[in-house]
Amino acid sequence: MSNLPELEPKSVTNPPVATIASLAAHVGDTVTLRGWLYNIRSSGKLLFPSFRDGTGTIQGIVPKAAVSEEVFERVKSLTQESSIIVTGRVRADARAPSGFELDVENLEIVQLVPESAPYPITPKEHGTDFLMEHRHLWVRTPRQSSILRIRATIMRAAQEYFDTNGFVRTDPPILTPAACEGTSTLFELDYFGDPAFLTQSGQLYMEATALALGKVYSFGPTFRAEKSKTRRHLTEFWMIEPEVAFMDLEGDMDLAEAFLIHIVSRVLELHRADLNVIGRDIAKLEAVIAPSNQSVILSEATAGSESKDPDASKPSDTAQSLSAAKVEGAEGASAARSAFPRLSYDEAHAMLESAFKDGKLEAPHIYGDDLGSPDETYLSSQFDKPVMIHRYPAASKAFYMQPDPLDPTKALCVDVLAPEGYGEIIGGSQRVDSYDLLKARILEHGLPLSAFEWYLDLRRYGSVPHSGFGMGIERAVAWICGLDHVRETIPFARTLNRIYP
RNA sequence: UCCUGAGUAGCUCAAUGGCAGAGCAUUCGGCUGUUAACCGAAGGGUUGUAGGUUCGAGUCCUACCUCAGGAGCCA
Repeated sequence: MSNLPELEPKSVTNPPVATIASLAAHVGDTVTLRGWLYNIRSSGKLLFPSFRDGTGTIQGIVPKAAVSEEVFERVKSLTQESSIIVTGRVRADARAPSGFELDVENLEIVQLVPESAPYPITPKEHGTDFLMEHRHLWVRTPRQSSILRIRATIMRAAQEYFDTNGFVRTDPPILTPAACEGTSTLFELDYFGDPAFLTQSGQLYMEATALALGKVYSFGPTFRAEKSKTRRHLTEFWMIEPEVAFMDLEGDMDLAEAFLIHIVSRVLELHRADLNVIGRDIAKLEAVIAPSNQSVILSEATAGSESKDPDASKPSDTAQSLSAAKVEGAEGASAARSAFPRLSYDEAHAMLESAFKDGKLEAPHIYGDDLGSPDETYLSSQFDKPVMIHRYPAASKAFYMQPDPLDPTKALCVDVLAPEGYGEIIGGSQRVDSYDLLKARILEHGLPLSAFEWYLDLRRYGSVPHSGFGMGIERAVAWICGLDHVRETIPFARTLNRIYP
């Protein structure tokens, strides 16, 4: 803005003496904070301005008798979200919301929000449409800031897990010549006269780099143009996708489990305060990483269905021969093993059948169909850890998934459903490694062979069994933070009806 | 794409077919421990848009627009 006041040079060049998050270590000290006015209350000759600086909030106190008339009037004139530089002494005080209070000695206004056009987001309630329209300001509120801090840790922990376990990050292109899976609706754009698309998954490219480097992962934005309008969908979202050569489906599941445990552990380690700000039930997250003998199976149906089809969860012959690779792929898994429940599709179907009979589901699950959202919600609500559903009917799954050698009508795939009804956060599979089968699958799905010649090359030259998965960051953040909508998990959500701001 | 619901003050919401209302925000006044402070006063409206029914429409009818969350699909 053009009406910014001149700053004292020292204010610009001196770093803040303290951040609000670090004030516990500065009790008794006089410090300088740089930030914004969050809210102000007054009681006659006493002012209670609350400041925020991005790391937290603290209540200041300004008795009229304690400061100059000029400073008192300046603080009194402050409007919500005016930017300030404030100096004062830190004092522990049980009456303050955070337990600490700042005895204000001096305050400089950097920019005063005009009274004629006050800050639109008040400390009172607002509707989601209004808040999304003001997302650029909404991110300033303590709750939204806490969510974004946790998101950053989840992203860092996810990369950290792969970086410290021998994976090489190889990011696939975002502009692609054709649909990766041939199923989703993609955003189309003009590429110098030719059609091109924004990527919906880097997986096919990750298979190429996995066969070059062994263990790889990618991390970046993906795009889906489907007209999905639910609390679980964004049109632009971030996905992290590992891919490992010589790893089978069982190894893939071990990897996903160790990966999730690492992420949840990091959040619990670093973000107790933020989780409290957003009101998350921390015990639910602790249950996820608790040792398996403390895992609670909430449903009788599970115990019953596990004995029905013992073969379904047995590793295939291929898997057994690859057991060394499986351990290699999921290093660290055994150290932090919490044993997420694993159900075959058949076992899950049995659970859904009995749930429907007991009136816990409105619609019956039809054997052979993919799981619907209500089905997933029911299944995940039966466990206090993420649940893995594996070996779905091949007909309902993508063309590149390896058939189960014990039952070729099933695909060697896995969906990980987050607890508390948060739905699918991970989808993975062992990939078809036979040239002939892959070619047949591409043709069966009506996909243009020419676009997949490079992908078929991966089976012509040194094909090996390999597996991987993709985790949607925003769904993981929504689950870990206990949010009811993914739009709060990303700084600027892109949804079916919103591309502003 | 389908189903359901909602659009009234800057914000959150009221208003049997019969005078357009409240709280918060803003402005003014009061208060030396406030906790989304409180108390008093003031300003603030083309009821999403276009038609229709009616003596009279925020309210009923039709179409459209915008948004929401559910299905499908997915992470």
